[in-house]
Amino acid sequence: MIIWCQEDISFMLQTNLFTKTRREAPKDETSVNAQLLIRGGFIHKEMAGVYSFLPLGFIVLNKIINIIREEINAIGGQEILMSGLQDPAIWKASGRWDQKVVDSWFKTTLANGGELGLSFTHEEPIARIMTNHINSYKDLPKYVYQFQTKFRNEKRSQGGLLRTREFIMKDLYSFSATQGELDEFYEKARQAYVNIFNRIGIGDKTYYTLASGGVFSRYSHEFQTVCEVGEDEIYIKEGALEAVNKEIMNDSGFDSGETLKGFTRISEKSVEVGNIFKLGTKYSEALGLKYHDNIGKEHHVIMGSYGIAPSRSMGTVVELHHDDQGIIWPASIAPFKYHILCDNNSDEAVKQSNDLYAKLVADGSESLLDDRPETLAVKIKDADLIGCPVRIIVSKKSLEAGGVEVKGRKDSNIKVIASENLFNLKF
RNA sequence: CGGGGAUUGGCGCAGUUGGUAGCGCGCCACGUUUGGGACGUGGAGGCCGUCAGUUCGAGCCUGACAUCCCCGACCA
Repeated sequence: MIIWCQEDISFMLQTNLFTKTRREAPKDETSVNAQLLIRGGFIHKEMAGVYSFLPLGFIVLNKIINIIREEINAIGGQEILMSGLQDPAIWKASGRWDQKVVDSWFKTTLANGGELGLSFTHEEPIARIMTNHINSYKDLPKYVYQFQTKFRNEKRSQGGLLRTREFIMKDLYSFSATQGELDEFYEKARQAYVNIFNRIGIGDKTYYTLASGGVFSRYSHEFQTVCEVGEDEIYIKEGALEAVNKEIMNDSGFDSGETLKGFTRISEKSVEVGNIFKLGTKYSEALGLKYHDNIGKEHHVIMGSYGIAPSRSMGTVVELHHDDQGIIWPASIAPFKYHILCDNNSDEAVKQSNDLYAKLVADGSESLLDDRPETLAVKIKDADLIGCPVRIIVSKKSLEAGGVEVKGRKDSNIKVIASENLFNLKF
């Protein structure tokens, strides 16, 4: 199992990058995110609902992961890595091993014939782990999370990275002594999620959404990003990033008259990018996770669970941030900040672009130098497709005009500046 | 899981009434080009998803299976 920590990659020569862009997307991809990510060389499709991450894609994925990591650490999360192979015994204890209860398990067998599960989610494993480490109210609260591959046997995968059979999930679990403690952390987690979605560039379209709690609880909250290709439908509150999921509108116990006050009757398609649950004591009861209070009385630990799929979030970002030329990465998660395009027909441009690249590298500015022996036209097309925030062209023409040509990916205006002034520009 | 569509070089596609496969992109070589995916010439690359039939002969006909896509259902 991979540990999701990548050394920061801050610079690269494009001649060293093994991936190639392509003009046309494979015909079996219809979603914008998969088409652009494959054309740009970010991901490779292995089979339906299964993607590998190539260098550019892995850099972006890790940037998203690192943003999540920072925000979860900031609210007290401790990172761990649980196993991908799972023991059926604990799932039988909670009642979730049965195919009739959870029908999207990938299960396999041991050489001796015993059964195993492939990591589906981790409430049961973490609850069991914590039985060895939580005994007293003094041990609470605790917050534990991981980035891990999840396998789900979806009947139909679709939407590129939006619904896959194998994906990377950040799952956070909280362990509290009291409901009040859980409520307090739930609110902190909510704020952390808001920060995360703001930082990766989808915050303004992401709604805190009341949703079904499934088997966990009556209700939960989802973070739903409004997006055409979304599978969910939500009703939005005017002037606020709050919504109600359509799935609970028909819930017989749902008081639509009261709770829906202020929510529009018009639904929007949306992608679920995060979900937070108050689990209560369901899993601590099943796995025997208990603590003693200050008078020695035994109680079940109160749990919460909080998920974000970085890979799905990456797909959602592309759905929201692209034009007909390619991806427009938010600066926070772009593979590189500067994409320097060198005009190989001019020896002076080659020299100057190498100098500029060296300066940016020394400065710690993330830079990709397109040093391939291609025409500028090709490089410009590829730069638009790959979508780094700032494009810098060093050519005979730009040098004659007094320096290098600078253009923001999402801007239409182009400036020519002396390359030493680049550091003064804000993007 | 129901319904529909598809499967032919790395990618996108064509392939007539059955006669042993072609185009564009990409790739290699040379030359000319050089600011929004250039052009010419010459090359390399394919058991036509799999298996089984029909036939003298199957990319093409028949059957089964697999995979992929879409619509729907489902999505702790």
